[in-house]
Amino acid sequence: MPRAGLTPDQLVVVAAALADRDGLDQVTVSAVARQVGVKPASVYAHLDGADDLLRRVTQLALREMAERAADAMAGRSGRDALEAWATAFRTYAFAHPGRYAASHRPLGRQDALAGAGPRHTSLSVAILRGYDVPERDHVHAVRLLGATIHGFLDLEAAGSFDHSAPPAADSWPRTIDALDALLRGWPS
Amino acid sequence: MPRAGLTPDQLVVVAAALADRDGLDQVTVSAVARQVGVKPASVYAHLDGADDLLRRVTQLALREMAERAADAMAGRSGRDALEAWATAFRTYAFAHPGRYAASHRPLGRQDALAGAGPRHTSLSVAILRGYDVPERDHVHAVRLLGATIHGFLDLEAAGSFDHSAPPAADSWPRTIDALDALLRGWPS
DNA sequence: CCCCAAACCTACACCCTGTAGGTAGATCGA
DNA sequence: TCGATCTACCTACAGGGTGTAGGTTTGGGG
Repeated sequence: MPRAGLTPDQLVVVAAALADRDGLDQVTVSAVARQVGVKPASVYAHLDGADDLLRRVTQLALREMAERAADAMAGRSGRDALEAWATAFRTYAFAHPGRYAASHRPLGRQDALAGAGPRHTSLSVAILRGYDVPERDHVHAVRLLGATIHGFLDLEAAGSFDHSAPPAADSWPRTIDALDALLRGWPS
Repeated sequence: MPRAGLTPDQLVVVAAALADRDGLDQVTVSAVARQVGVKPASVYAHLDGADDLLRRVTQLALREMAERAADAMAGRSGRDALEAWATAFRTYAFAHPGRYAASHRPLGRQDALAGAGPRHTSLSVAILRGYDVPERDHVHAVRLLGATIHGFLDLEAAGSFDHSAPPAADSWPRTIDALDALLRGWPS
């Protein structure tokens, strides 16, 4: 019997691909084992079970999203930066629905602080540099941006916008417009 | 052996209570059966399995939320209506975290149109009556309101705001302020 | 009073999680 | 080159969830 030569990272990538293809709830130790041609028990030598597997997929997704947002925002400011940031998430959510869903899973304090969380915060703060939002309101503005974009993509993915016209995609630029207008005229 | 006298609705209420107490992922046919003192197989006589159970919990949550939002908004308009509407959801999300989580689950077209979905739409539209948002932008404004509130509550529940000061609760009125300002100066 | 439909049961097959303990392949020192 | 050892992967199993098939009890209507 040849050895598969598994590593935790490789298993996580397989799990992420599985999430995108079949849905996050199909990501199981058994499914990953099947995918790499190994018995489920073997996977436990590399990962601490199903929770660990999903946590790692969450961290992978957060890392990838921070990276793409940062790339998209490079050299932009103001509305351009806002749009690039938001659209990077939307593009990612469409291309990788399972990973995107995984990115919503709660993480423990340790994992959150050690992972890409802080990077996401600083990207959001960077957007505010193009607007006149007072320093003490930065947290609130960052939370508002995150809430609106996350909420939109989550509802869009859940199909909540599918039962009214026009298509959800038409509301996307309007949502960016609204956030831009809001940041320009931030209520003090 | 006495009969439990199960009904689908009763089982769904038990499932909803279980969701609030133990988390949505603990809502299983087996757990509900245990809760009402019956064998799992018996539950299948009243429900079409786990998916049906969860779908019904989703519908229950959506109905309850529409009802509470409507009650809270009665007799209010403008910013008052907006705040009452949003806060009704937040209060519900805190009081019934499992039900609230269930309310995010995607529904099929049939279920969505037959359930409380349309009622939620008309409540959101009612908020816009207090503002000068042109009719053709109503859909976009409704989607924006829904996205922001849903996103905020979802991130708050996931603990995404727990790792920065101040507490998430401090950002809540600021979020309402922002939405109010946005609707007042809606960008055309 | 009896009968029968519904309510609930047992038993089973199947899948996923996770542990215990065994086997085989790679690697390193002599 | 040959063993010793490490470890990657295995089999076997316990436990719990889903869902079906088919049996038994209960209680209300004729």
